[in-house]
Amino acid sequence: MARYRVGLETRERILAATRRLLSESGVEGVTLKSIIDQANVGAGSFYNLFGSKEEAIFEVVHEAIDAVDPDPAGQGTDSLEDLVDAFVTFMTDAAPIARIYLQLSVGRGLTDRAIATRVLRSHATRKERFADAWQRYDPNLTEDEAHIKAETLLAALTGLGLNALLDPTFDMRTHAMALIPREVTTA
Amino acid sequence: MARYRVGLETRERILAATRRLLSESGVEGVTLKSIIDQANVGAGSFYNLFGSKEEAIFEVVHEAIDAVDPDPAGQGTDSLEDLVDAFVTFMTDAAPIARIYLQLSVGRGLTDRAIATRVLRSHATRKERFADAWQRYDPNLTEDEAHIKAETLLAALTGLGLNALLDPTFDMRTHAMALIPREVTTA
DNA sequence: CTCAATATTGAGCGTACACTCAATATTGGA
DNA sequence: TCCAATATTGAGTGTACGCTCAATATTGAG
Repeated sequence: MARYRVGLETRERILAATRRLLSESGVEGVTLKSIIDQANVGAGSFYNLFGSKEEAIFEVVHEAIDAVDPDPAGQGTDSLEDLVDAFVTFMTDAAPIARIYLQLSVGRGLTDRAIATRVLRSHATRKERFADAWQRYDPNLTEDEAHIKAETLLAALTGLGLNALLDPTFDMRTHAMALIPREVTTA
Repeated sequence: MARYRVGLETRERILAATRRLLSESGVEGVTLKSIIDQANVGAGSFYNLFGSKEEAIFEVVHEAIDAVDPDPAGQGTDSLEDLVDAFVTFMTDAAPIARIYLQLSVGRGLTDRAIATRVLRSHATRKERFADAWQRYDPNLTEDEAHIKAETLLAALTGLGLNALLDPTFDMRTHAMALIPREVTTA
């Protein structure tokens, strides 16, 4: 829709405003008025660039779901520690996006199948990554064992992340690192 | 407010309707109309019994937060397995309430300090219970170690519970039980 | 510089929402 | 049985919402 430079800039201002509001007020708390006020834009301008309020929210929301993936560039070489570290960093440093991700996957995912499916898909990818890392960590593990361990580790990380977002004084990194076994059972 | 039998019954019908709608549509998806339609009650009747829509929702919501506490009767005698088992049962058997609890603690807790505080308080109580059980399980643990282990276990359970609600085919019990160490290090 | 394409504005529209109230019916203690 | 207290109804109110549109301004390729 946007072809001129000013249009693209306005689009970015709107998305930035939406991002900020989503993390502060939650998906249902964001109104069109709050977005266009925050972005300093008229209602008509908004609808020149987006088809609906939902469209802008979905754009930010999908960006949040994708952002959880720790180090998308790394391909099968990350250690367990790297992956856990990336997850913790995402939760603590990218708190606004992490908030959106959790609100979404839980708040909406539980009542909206489309969102649930999308969340589960990105979750499955992440699980594979963790399972691979776990097998590299301990080659004795069967594939099944590695998957169960990966699933459990990810669940724990999600739970700890939730804690961290609810309670800013919570030391997520220490707890998260305690999840990784200290000695490797070498064959 | 309600003094006569019919009034008390209507109150119960309204709360039942609210409970069901909350688990299906989420906190923000519940409208006054949906409640009074589901409860078969006029709007005026609703306001004769509740001060506001929020009041009815809060009543159900607090009931949900309290319900997570596994076996509130047991006092310092439950084993780790008992506690984990109770948590899993809550998540799988009481799915509607569990849905409300998670939606709330995450969806709302992240943007509403009052809810966050309440959730964290009930979480702290639960953590104590798990830490005690862990020290009974392995007397070698220091109090600090037990607390960290309790926190991590609870986080993992929460994460697994989320999985279970998002994906009905997920076998939560197996994953949850795998979190409990199989051998006790006796002194 | 010209001008068609794009961008911006804000008053206003329809709708759905939470909530009120005056009229009427029901309850249950005395 | 009587009747004050309580319960029920639903049309109606004000408000906030997402969104439209006609008028006007700005952009940038040729």
